[in-house]
Amino acid sequence: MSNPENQPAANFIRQIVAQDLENNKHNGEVLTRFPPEPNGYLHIGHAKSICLNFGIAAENHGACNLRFDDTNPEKESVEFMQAIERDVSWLGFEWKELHHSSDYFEQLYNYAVQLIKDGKAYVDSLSAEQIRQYRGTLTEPGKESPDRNRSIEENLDLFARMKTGEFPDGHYILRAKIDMASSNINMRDPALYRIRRMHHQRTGDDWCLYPMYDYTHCISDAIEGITHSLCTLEFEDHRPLYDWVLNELGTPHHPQQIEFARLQLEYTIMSKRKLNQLVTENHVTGWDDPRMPTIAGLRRAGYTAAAIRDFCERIGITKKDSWIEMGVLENCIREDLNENAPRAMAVLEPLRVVIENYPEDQVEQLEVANHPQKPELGSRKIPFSKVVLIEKEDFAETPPPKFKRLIEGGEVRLRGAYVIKCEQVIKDNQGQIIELRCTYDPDTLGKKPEGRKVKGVIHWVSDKHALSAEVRVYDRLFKLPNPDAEENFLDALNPDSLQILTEVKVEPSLSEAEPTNSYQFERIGYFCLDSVDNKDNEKLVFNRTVTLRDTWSGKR
RNA sequence: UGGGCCGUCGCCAAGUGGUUAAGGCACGGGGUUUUGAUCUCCGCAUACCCAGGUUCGAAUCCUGGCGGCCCAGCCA
Repeated sequence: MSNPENQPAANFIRQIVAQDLENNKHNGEVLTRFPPEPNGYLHIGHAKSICLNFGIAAENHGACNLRFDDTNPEKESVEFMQAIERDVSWLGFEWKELHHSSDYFEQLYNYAVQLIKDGKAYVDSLSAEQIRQYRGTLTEPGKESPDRNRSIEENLDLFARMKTGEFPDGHYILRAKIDMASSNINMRDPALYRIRRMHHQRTGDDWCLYPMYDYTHCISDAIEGITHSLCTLEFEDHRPLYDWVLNELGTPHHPQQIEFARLQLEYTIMSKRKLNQLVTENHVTGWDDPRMPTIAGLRRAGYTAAAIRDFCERIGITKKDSWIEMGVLENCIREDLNENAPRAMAVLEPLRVVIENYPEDQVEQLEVANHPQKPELGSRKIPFSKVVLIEKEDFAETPPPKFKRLIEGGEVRLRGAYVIKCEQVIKDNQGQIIELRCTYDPDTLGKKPEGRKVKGVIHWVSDKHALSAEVRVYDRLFKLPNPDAEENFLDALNPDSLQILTEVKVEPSLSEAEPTNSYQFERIGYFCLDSVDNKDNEKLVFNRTVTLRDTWSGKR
């Protein structure tokens, strides 16, 4: 996209990696991983992490693994795993190895046994409620559990029986023995294993004992030989625990966890729980609804992988909480599509124009370039005839200042065709404008009119040749920049986030459009043929990806 | 309030003791244009949260404030 020849911008993680490489810290290797929990679809925030992890690896001749962090089967599913693989691939990245935390359940268990033998973990019979009370508060130290000094033999025995399913859910947990007085609450004997009788999408009913994230993640990283474990800021306080587990276990690899700020985008939300709620409560049509900030939603809206990658590069990587304006994302797709999308003409809200001095049955096939700056994209023929359709808003009875479209008695250029003049306005009984009677200047095809200047250029389609289409005009899903700040984020939903236009007429060449193809509808914006609702090819359905930049409407 | 992290233009973001404090987005203005698009040119932080200090020299180092985010799941 922008400045492809430029060096990628410096950021603190690239610097750390470069330094490690210089010091030969991990034998000069870089192995990262992208570790989503398969409990939802990937969103633009994940794209930031994906681009970072795969990008850092690629820049340093390294590799990146995809790992499903599937330690809590309650919210996870195979559908989500498949969607995640599809989205990462679509973004243009190839993982070196595909893993699941669940692949390591056996090893994880054995490591836990080792921890117990070393006197570093114990089986606790305190209830969840009691554990909370014993944990202390932000300002007060916690109390040690009565079970904390259970003998190693007894811990071993109990832990083995936890595994074989001898105890009910929640009866015991395995805890790390660290420091109940630590100022870091994560170090106050954190839970390592809980008993939960849940069917796991991969291991079935093999286990009733599931490891916690903090225990699983560091070991999984170590097993895979990850060099740099990149995660978001909220895990900063977990790093001491990450390091504690690996140090106690003495694993052959000890990855370095580095935290960066997660993406916050205005006018949307990034919480998987809330995104899931939008889907299940039908506020949107699905995870791939074009208004969703998911990769699948953006893709269906017409965003390209290149534009999303460009966005991730532009926003940078820091440890600072920041809010990115929607305009940054929109600008990325505009830049891509301006460069690559062929142009076409579509009239969203048609107004009939009869050209009185044009021969009744004449049809001209006008040659029009597919891209004004790129002749290599070729051209197409557009039929012109006596009755054409223009955009309602391109005619004004009482024009605002600086209006340069069609007015009564005025002239305007029909893009790629002739200059026409409005002679008469026809209205119905209600006073609604239903038709314009115009004349055309036959001497203005491909040349400027003589003796006068015509400033305006408007798009059009030939009435009898045009194809009918449906256009879905999407707007931001939320009307507030930070829906999460609301008591109920649903209150911030934008009631006008989808407008369905059914009277749309498009030029006939669009009959060849394929699902996902993007076009610039001249003077309006970028649109793509919907990938879901065009299966049968019965009706053309276009999604608006983004408008064109518009310096006019802002001044009106 | 304990701990961790963060504070450079409206929004991002480079900068790591000596630079006129990069760049992008946004914004304002000129030019080109058969898209009010694109493209192009110009403008846009004497200033780096504040206050002291160290230094010939500080956004960068020190001290003290102020402001923001995260942590008390048997979620990740």
